[in-house]
Amino acid sequence: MPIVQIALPIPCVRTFDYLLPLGLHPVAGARVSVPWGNKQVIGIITNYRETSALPLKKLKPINSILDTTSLFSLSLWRILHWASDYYHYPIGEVLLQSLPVLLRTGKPTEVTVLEEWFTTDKGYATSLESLRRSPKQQQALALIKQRPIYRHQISPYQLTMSALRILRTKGLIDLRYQNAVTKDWHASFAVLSNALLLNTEQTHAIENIHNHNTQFIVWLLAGVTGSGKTEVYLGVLEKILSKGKQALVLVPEIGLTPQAADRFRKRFNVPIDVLHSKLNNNERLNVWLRARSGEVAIIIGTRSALFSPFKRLGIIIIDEEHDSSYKQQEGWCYHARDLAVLRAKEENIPIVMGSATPALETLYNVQQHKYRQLTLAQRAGNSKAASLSLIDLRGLPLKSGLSTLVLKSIRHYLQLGKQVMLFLNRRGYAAAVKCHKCGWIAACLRCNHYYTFYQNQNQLRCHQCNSQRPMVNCCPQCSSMYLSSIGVGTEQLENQLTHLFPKTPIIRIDRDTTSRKGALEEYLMDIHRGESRILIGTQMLAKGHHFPNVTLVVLLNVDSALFSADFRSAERFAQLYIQVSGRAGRADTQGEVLLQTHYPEHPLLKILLHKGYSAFAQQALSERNSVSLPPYTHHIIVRAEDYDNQKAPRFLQQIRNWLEINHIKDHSLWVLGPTPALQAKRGGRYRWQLLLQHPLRQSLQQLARHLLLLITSLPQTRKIKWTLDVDPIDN
DNA sequence: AGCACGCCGACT
DNA sequence: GTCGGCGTGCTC
Repeated sequence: MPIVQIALPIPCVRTFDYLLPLGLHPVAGARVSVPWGNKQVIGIITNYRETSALPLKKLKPINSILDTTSLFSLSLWRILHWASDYYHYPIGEVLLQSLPVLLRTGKPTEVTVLEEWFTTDKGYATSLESLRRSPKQQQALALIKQRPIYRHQISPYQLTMSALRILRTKGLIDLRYQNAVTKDWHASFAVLSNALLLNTEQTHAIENIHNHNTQFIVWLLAGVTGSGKTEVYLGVLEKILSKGKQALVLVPEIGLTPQAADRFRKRFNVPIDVLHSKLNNNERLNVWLRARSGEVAIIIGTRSALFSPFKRLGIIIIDEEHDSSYKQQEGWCYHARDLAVLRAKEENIPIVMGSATPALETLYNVQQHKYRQLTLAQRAGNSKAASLSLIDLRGLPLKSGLSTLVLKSIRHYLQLGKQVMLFLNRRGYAAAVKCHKCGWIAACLRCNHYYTFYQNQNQLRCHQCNSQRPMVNCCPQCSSMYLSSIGVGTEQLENQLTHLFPKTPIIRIDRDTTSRKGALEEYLMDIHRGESRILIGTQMLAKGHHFPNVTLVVLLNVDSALFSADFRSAERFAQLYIQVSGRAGRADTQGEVLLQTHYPEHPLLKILLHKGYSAFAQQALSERNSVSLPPYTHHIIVRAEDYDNQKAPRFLQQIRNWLEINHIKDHSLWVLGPTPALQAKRGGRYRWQLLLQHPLRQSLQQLARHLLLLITSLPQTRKIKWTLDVDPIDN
């Protein structure tokens, strides 16, 4: 009797054997519906064989096979199996998590009938001006007049069904259904707008990549801010698309995907889909299907877009490759950048990783000759690099965290009609509230985390669990009314600047002011129009935005980044600094960057400022080497959470004891912990971790496999929540 | 992960 | 006497 092995989405590494009823044709990679306990679940066929290790009468027959072909290309199949092994995550979970939710729940993959909205004759005859009172409809009609749009494009274009319905009842647009005949975009491929004039570095980069078009090579495109990396991407894409091959563009989790897509759409007349967290399940499935049929030419998406089933993938581009959002932080802790390299290898295609501030791991791989570096050192146009100065805060009086020197500069640039940008990595009014008399500090009991004070709402908020409560009037410990705040946040900065520059429009961009949908986009538009003159923001403001009129950039609290428990914080600070200083003085004027610090002599700060990022990176790498930190060694973290602050550390201690008994001879193994996690308490759970470090990846992997067996056999495991993080990025 | 089974305390 | 607490073990 034939047996099929099925991977099921349960936290169990094994696969399960089922009987194959006559007349069913198994294909590895197809979905099946199988009985599981007393219900039905969807699984994936991984294998087909004649015998089972279990007695036949213990096996149940599968219910049905949902697909006639595999849902996974050979390369994806191999990558996902590799990832399951490398990240020590169950194969069933990996396979199913890589699929759109609707496929996970059993929806058929038959290409659905496409809903297409198009403009009627009456619609063409109607002027947009006549819809001036209903902007949503106006926007929709304007778009659909240019080209018909499909259902899955509605939300990426920020249209609403209600607007479309009204336009339809007005007879201006209509809906038609099409059987999805795969449209051949290749035949009509055209470049719509001319490339900007390329400099020699850009041309050189494009040619290099182009000359090795059909083989696996990892390119690091190290381009200083403003050097025109996107132009290189476009140049490379043109050659790939003209051969009829598809492209995958990965971007970090920023609300900027539409803007990126626009730039690509303006250049090429090919179908381009975006894939990000705001899409609904139907839209996701549609993009998946269009990738598989070859109907879409380019997919621009975040982390999980990596698993799109391209029919003929020609290239992978990873923008801002150093960005930490490529690493999944929970459950299956994969790194999309690393898996993308693997995918390119399996597909035998080039992969281009772009960044102004490459990750140290990536630079290390260049040193090891695994990756090839292309450098764009020139800034496009004539823009000059910003000038920078450190402001030594020692002994200086501060107004809400601002030194008088900074205030003077702000005034100067405002008078010149420029925009000014201030970075402060802390939202809210004040970092904490304390009692001046007895020293009590307001803290969230759930998280053991200081409350941030919000003056505008007169509230205390916990940034870890998002809980909030009214501000207290007096100290609950000593009843003193003398409460004072510690640490300046963006809200306070805004208040202070409003007070100091009453006639200057100020805009604040952080998670609090941009939580409303579309708010960030509105604010960015506002900044571009030049209406706001002082821009205050957290890192959010730094990510990928270009503001040509910003001439002064101020980093207000540099010190918190220099003295952190995380060995990666200096790298992150350097990346932020380069990113924001690149924003200053884009166009014709030279920009200025000011950094406030109490430690102007800090060696990494000095090398970064005087010699630039790549010197900083070399220095940081050699420091990592001398103290045996990644990328010279490898890390795996076992994380555990409990509710009583006892079980998790005890569980980890047990693992440590086991390691000490069983791996005592391995002197290269370094075990640290159990230690409380960086966020020691979250949502009522105490979080602990155990760090394993080893110079040999192979040995560490072998050890992790043994560890997994131990963990699954320990009885305490059930009482806690645990995860294994391979190559963690936050220690 | 779910979901059963099973063995102990506080209730009508 | 039972209802339900969650500790343990299995799911092909």
